[in-house]
Amino acid sequence: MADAKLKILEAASKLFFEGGTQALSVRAISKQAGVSTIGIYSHFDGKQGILDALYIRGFELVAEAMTLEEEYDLSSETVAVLVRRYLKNAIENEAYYKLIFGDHSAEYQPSNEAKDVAISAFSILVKHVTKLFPNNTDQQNREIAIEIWSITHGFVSLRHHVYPLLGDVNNWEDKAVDAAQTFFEALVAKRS
Amino acid sequence: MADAKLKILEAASKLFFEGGTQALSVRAISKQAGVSTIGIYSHFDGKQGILDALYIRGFELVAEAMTLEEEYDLSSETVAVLVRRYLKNAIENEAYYKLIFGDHSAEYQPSNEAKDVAISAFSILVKHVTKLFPNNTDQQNREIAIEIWSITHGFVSLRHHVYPLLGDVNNWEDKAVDAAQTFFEALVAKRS
DNA sequence: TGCGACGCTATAACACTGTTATGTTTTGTC
DNA sequence: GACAAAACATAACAGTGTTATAGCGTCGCA
Repeated sequence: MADAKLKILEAASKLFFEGGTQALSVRAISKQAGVSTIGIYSHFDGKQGILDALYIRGFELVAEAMTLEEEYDLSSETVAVLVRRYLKNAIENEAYYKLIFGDHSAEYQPSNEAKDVAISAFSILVKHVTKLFPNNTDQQNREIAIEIWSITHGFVSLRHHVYPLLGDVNNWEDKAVDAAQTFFEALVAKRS
Repeated sequence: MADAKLKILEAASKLFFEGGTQALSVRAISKQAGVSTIGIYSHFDGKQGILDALYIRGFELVAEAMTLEEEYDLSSETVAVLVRRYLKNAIENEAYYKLIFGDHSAEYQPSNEAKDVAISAFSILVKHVTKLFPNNTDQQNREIAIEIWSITHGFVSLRHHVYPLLGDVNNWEDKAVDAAQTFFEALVAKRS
């Protein structure tokens, strides 16, 4: 990678991690990188390209969180592990998470490359579900994966957007894990 | 309400409904309203106030969707009715929904008045749960309400941010309702 | 080796944004 | 009617992402 391109990406990542999208003006990025703004256009297709690189990284982080290295059977306990890792990523990498699930349509649309990375991350989740339901169609297991994702992401999103309004809710992580496990067990029972 | 204030609010609502937050520049609003931009500052505390009024309206719409006029027992069927109404509101009033759950922290923070409206909307949901679990503490029922909200909102949020990446998923509404009912029934069983 | 094309770069300019400043007009109260 | 406050039109400001312009360096080809 060209030196300037790397500098720009590192500068953008640093600013983004610390201050979210609002910290990402092209002037701030170029200043932090020690280059002029034009590099953002020649190397990254403008701010759109910067956001795309970060969006891709956000989904890569999700994929990493969802990847289990050890052999496993999908059980309620495994679901707990996966959900905890998902939640941990969502909190530690909040800016990335908010980029994926925020409303940036005015300034950013994911590229095809970004869409591929998102699909790849999702397929990790589907693979987990398929281990438990090997006789399901791919579509059926995708739907189950979406359901688990929905409840987990719902907890994260409410934490971002609703908890600040309602006041402190204790043991958020344990509650989210418990809810996801309850739901998972109900899904399993329903298909047995 | 002053004539200009009403004109501005109507103009903003129209632009917002049609084009989301990106359609809401102060110049576009004032042009649509037939006044100059200064009215947005004198009547609404700037764009912040416009967004606040719309955010409040967004939660009012949620509250309306969650309000049941008839006497009811909270059952799985009632959950289905509530979830369908929630989903319908989320789709028909997408801009409002995205304002509540989008990442606008750079340009908008909810006022205390807005927070009160949000809390009031949430309490409607808590009241439904309390009908089923009258012996729970308020905190316990709030947590159950959060859980139902999480899975429902999760489906909406994934529809907004993930479905465009994954391709068409059929019968989204029925799947969301089914998932919410499954989860609700599991919650009920767990507390019986 | 020289020339032209290409890519990268610094800088300025552009059109837009929300907000503030300035001066004028309107409204309300005494 | 006088005065103060509020509302208002307009211009200016500081910031945004992007494009335009000019210049430099490198590479490939004749």
